[in-house]
Amino acid sequence: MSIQIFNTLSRQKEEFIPLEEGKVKMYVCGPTVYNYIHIGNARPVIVYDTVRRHLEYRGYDVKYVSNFTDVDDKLIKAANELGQEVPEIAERFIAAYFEDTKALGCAEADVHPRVTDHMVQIIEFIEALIEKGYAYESQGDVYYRTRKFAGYGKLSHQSVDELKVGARIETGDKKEDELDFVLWKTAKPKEISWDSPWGKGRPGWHIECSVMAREHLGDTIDIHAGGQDLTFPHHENEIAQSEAFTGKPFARYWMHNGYINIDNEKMSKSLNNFVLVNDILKEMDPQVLRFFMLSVHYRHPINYSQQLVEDAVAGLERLRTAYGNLKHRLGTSADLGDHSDIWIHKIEAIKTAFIETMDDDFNTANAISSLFDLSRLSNTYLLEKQTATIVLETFIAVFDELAGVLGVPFSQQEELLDEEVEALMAERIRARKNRDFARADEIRDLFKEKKIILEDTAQGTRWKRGQ
RNA sequence: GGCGGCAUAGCCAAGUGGUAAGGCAUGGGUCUGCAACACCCUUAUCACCGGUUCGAGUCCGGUUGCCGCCUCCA
Repeated sequence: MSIQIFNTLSRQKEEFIPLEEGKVKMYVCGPTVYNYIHIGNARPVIVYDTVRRHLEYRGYDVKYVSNFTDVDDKLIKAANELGQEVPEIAERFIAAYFEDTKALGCAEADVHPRVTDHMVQIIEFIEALIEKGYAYESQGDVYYRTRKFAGYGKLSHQSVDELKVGARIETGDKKEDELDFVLWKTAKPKEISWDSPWGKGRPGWHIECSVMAREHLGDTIDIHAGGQDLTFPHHENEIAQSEAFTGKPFARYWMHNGYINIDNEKMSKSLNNFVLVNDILKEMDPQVLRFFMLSVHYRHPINYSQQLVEDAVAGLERLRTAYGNLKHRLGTSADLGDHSDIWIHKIEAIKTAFIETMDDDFNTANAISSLFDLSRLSNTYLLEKQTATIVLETFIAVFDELAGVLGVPFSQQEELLDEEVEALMAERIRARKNRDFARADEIRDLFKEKKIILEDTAQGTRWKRGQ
């Protein structure tokens, strides 16, 4: 069975066939680095990191590129407000981006291109568009001649004529047509700028992605992804630029993720309800946030609230406990031949279901339920009086494998308790043996204060970190 | 005005023709010295109306409600 991807271009699921067998060229629109990322920014990073993990898990060699917009109006505004230089701010928030996304389990892209490193290519690209008649200079600005590109609107499925009617498009006397969008903006006095054939200025927002995608992945890429709001105009404009330039299809599969709402409202500055990743990670396990995001299909909206996060905590805890209990049992398991095949067969069936649902347009919500199926199965297996090492190891291996695809690993660093705590633990075991339950409970409460949960099982006492 | 999405149990959420996954929460039971973990059981006919079909949450038409894009935006 092949991988299916919902392609915004066709608005349906399509079989994924990469341009080059076994290889995937993937471009994900990255952030404008003028602030810390909020959880809405984090969603695409997590979603497409998971897409990448799954593609790699399925044997593809993925080249993953995600840009930083390190110069634009918002950055200039931020620079003015803070009294700092644009590069200084960009640098700071790029560092913060890496810190936040790493905590969320997102691998770095193979390339993180920055706009300011591609000025030469951007200018060349624009010059070529002018030469081909797709762009024109006007008082230091350069605009794209939108109506000239026949395929305009094919991604967002809008006709240029309809766009013209209701759109709140600024009409400036610099433009030939109100649908035209800017490729190069002339700089205001003292603003950060680069020399160009049209004078000092900086690139428009859309051109950068066309240029950097081509620079690092070639004329045609396999998957281009981003938030739903980028479909129009950003991605539509990228297509217009790139396809006018190369004469080839720009991207074969377009993926767009849904929004995040806060308490059922859109995040917005006016409502002042932005949730910054950097802030919530001070109080929240980053894996919980990732798990929470993946518990909903990527194309659907997610509502974010304290209550829902707490539910996610409970769910993730269930999986972690199952995993931890397997590890604990490993210490007392034996080489039993009996019935092991049956259990292993069941584990494999769950793994297969996981893969199939991920193949089907990256249905992480279903994939997570496979993980719950696996934990129920393992919990049931642990009810056995004697467990086989091979079965436990299979459980653990599959847990690791599947959780790895989702980027929510359960394996913690092997942690040791310090001597004092170990001594108390030993004392409690003796106390229980002597049926001195008062002392045993006292010690258990002591541990609880240290946020260590003790659980007595037929195979001895196990412990885990808890609330 | 144009384009699009959503409406499934108390909450969250899968499910694109064949008698409603999963999680959280609730209640009951088992296990336990007690507890915790866990296990078992328990809770829906899928916004509404009409149609197609042997059969629809799942397709078609309509109604209602909510949301997004068309302007910087993940």
